[in-house]
Amino acid sequence: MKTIWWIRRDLRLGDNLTLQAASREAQVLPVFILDPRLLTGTPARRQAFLFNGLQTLAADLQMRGSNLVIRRGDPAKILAELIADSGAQTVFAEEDFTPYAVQRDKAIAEQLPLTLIQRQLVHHPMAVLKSNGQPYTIYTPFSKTWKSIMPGSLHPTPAPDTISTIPGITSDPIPARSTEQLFPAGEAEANKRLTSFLDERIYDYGENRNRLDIDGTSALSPYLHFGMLGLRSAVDYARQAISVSHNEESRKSSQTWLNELIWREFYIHILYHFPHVQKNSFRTQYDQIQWRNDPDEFEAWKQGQTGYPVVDAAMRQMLATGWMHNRARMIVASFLVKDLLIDWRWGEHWFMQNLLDGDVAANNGGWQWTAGTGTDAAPYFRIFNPLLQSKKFDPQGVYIKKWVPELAHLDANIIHAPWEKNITLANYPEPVVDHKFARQRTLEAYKNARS
DNA sequence: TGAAATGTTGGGGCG
DNA sequence: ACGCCCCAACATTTC
Repeated sequence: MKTIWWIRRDLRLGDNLTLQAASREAQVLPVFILDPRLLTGTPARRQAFLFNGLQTLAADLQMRGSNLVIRRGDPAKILAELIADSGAQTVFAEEDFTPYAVQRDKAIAEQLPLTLIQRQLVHHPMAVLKSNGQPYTIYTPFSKTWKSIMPGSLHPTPAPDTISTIPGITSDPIPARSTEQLFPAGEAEANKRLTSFLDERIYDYGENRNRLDIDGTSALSPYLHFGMLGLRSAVDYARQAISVSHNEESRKSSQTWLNELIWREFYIHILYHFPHVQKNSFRTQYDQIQWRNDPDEFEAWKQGQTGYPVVDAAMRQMLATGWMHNRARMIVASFLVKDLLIDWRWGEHWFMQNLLDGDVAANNGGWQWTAGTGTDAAPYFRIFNPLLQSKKFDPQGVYIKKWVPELAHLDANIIHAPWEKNITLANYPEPVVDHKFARQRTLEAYKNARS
């Protein structure tokens, strides 16, 4: 018996039922296909993270007597070739739920013996439905049902000791790319970070996760996106943390982290059930908003030159590291959409071009949430005040000073809004817009769209 | 997982 | 002692 393990977004050996299924009583050929249709939309930085992840996966496989085969091209064509060359009878793959993946796999399954295994999520999108058979569109009832049907244990399995491989299949080289300083790729690194987070920080997550000046989040998103860490493992550990918590606060913190993982799954389900959100507002009336879309203001936002210190700090953090704190994502997204009145899709695209974790579902869900165009109760009038957010979540200006060095010499009572104290700086811009004015303008634009 | 506008209450300064 | 004003603190409504 010979099988192919088609790796897509499960770059790991542990907690991998697809690999287990493929290698059960079989010689298995691990394959990753560089699909030009996906790669052209993937910026160099995220490609590098992926390639480095493939490099470590190849090494992990080699240690177990196996080897990774890389091929570039159309998946259907390459799989057909590999089946012919190797004599494999079946292709196993972890099911993926983006519109592109669903369509691709459906077409391939019509021609080739493809078996999809649902282990990316805790629940398949078709398994969490309302009593009328329709998908949930509001997070809280979704999460209630999601939790109530969660199995007692998710049984994450360790990586197999050995993997028997089909010999003699040639591989393209893995494209070499420089390594991210702050986010080294790979399963071992992901597990190391998870362990460190579970050791202590998870128990203060509820309070610290919103703080821009504290490493309170897990920062696991790039690893979760590529499956270097399985979401199911993360959920299982979250549940363990909840059960071993000794006080109410640490229990609530662990639950909050679990809820964040459920948000991730929620948005994957939403995109699966409502693929139109990829191009349009979930709430169609908001497709009528008259965006200003000023190109100069968009450029200032992208480069972290808006004159709002907390916004600029966040945008520069992303440029410098390929990652942005989640609270900061909400602040800059609100600023782009509600203060500059620029189409949320522009921001969504810039995030996809710059984030290592750039994930169609989570990113789209987050942007539509902020824009108030999305699924959950995110009313159009929920407009962040960047100064209040800044003072609340970075009280001493530590985050600002780190990413906007021009302001590093300013006191905490000045740094959030230097212009209010009539401080002008030679190398830092004046605010691109007045928040109070912009707020009114946006309320008006949204009101017009609804009428 | 919002913030501004508006309303209410109560303490303190002061005539 | 009392009424008036101011305003902070908190609550509610509105966008």
